[in-house]
Amino acid sequence: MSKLLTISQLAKAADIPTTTLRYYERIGLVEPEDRSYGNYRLYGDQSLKKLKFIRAAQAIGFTLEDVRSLLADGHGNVPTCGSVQELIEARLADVEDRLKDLRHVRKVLKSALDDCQHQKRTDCCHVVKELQAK
Amino acid sequence: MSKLLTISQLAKAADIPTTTLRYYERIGLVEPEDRSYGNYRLYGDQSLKKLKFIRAAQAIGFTLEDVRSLLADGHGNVPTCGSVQELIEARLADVEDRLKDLRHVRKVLKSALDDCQHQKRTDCCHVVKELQAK
DNA sequence: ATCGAGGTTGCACCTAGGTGTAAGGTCAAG
DNA sequence: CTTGACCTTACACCTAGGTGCAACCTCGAT
Repeated sequence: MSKLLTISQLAKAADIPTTTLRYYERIGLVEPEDRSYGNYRLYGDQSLKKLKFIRAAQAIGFTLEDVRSLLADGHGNVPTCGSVQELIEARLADVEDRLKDLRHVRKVLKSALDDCQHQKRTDCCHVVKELQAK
Repeated sequence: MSKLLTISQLAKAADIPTTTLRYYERIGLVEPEDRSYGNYRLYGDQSLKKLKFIRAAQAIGFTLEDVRSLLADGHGNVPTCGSVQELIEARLADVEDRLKDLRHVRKVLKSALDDCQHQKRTDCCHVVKELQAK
């Protein structure tokens, strides 16, 4: 059995501010294992794992609400593959949409930049006038 | 000279809620031309153009703050091409970064989905266990 | 004259994911 | 036993781009 961590030890290990850890507790996402006699939060090892999981999931675009669905419910029940699959598919669809939008935006910006580069830097900007004419 | 529009006429023409128009006034982005004797906002034609410009700029990823820089300052001074070019380049760099991130995210999600599809829908999800092990 | 639609103001509230602050309690070292 | 680092709580505040509400005013039609 591994020893329990105080909030700052956990914060350091997970590279997440203590304020954020308290926030995660507030929203019911990561609860301390126990409290010390002085009422300090004491976290177990699985809290660290959970935090790393959270950061990994956030990095690929899941919200904290998604993370909540992805995590075991505290009774050892891990979500089924079916439910997770739906979540992944939804997120993947979001990503595809966003990619499509961004490619369009890139095209528009590039052509605006191209226009812009045919003028003197001190000119009244033609690109702006174009946009305003729409 | 064209006639002035009330807030709801402008809202309808630009397809933007009146509440949003008042918000734009509050942040100093779109001011009414004048007020009626009953203190109603009266907007000119260029307000409509401005709103269309705002929507177009938002659609390609500019913030309202960016829009503020892109708009003439009210004394007829349109920003120079140099300053606009900088803004476009910055936004383009953001877009490229975001595209790179999203392509990575898509890769990770696709491989997770692939893993997931090799399990029964009712299984305890392997993908989640993998993420938790990180 | 009155009615309803639409206008005015100020102020609070919303999401998401936190950050900042004040007032106080705890712990270990010297 | 005091000092200073660390912890506790509750509550307010932040961004960005708005939305909602209450209380009151104005306008045009009947």
